[in-house]
Amino acid sequence: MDGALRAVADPTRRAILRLVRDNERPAGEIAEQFPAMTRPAVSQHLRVLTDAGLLHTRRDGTRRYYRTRAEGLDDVWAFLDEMWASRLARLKATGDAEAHSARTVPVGRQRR
Amino acid sequence: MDGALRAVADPTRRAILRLVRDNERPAGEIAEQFPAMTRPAVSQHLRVLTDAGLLHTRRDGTRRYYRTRAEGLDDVWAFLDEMWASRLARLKATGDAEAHSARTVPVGRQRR
DNA sequence: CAAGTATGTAAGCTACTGCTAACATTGATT
DNA sequence: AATCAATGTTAGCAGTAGCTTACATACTTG
Repeated sequence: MDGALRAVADPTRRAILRLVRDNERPAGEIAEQFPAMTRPAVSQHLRVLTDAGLLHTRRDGTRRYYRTRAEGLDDVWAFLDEMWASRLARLKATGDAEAHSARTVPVGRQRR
Repeated sequence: MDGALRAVADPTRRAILRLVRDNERPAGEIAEQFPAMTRPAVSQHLRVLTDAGLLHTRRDGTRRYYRTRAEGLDDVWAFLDEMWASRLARLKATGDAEAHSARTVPVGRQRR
């Protein structure tokens, strides 16, 4: 999970994930979206994201198509759920009906 | 959000969050849980977490009690939701019934 | 008020991260 | 085969993060 969280902590990489979250794109096209930095820089970000399991790659000739791998965020979900669950538990224990911000979500769904 | 994500990207800080997620603890007691590093190091982590809005502090005499502020993770939730929603949309569009890993969660719940 | 206890802060070092510039690789095209 | 096009990789540098040691702050208690 550490890999995924560290990868996602960078704003450029989050932008990349959003960019290819539902449509795959070749590396060059992705790099074009970041005129502020060079292509190799973007390529390195792509590597970090791939290593973290957050990107799927498909090669077609000389092109490399990237697409977001949402399952790569499973551990991050788990961490958040853990935090949230305990908050819920605390609220429940206190009897505090702070329902306006309560997530109406079953706590232990199976993922993975 | 950047602050929260970067804060949470560190394993020590995640451990701290877990440690005080449902019970507040004084700084010293928190530091004791990390024999591998010095007390000031932990104190600095506490500061990062506080600045990111992930910890709540209560002062009582010479003690400083910390407790996790789950709302501080709202932006992280939002980011994950965004990623997940698009994945859901894609699955729906493809008609792919990859239900084993589908989150059975309403997509647009209100938070904040 | 003096001494003690709990904690934060500053300086300085090391290690890592993200960037650029130059080079390497691999597939396509003529 | 030679060249081109798309991409990855390496070396090196500047900036930042996390750690330790030493010091500062602030409340408490004798």
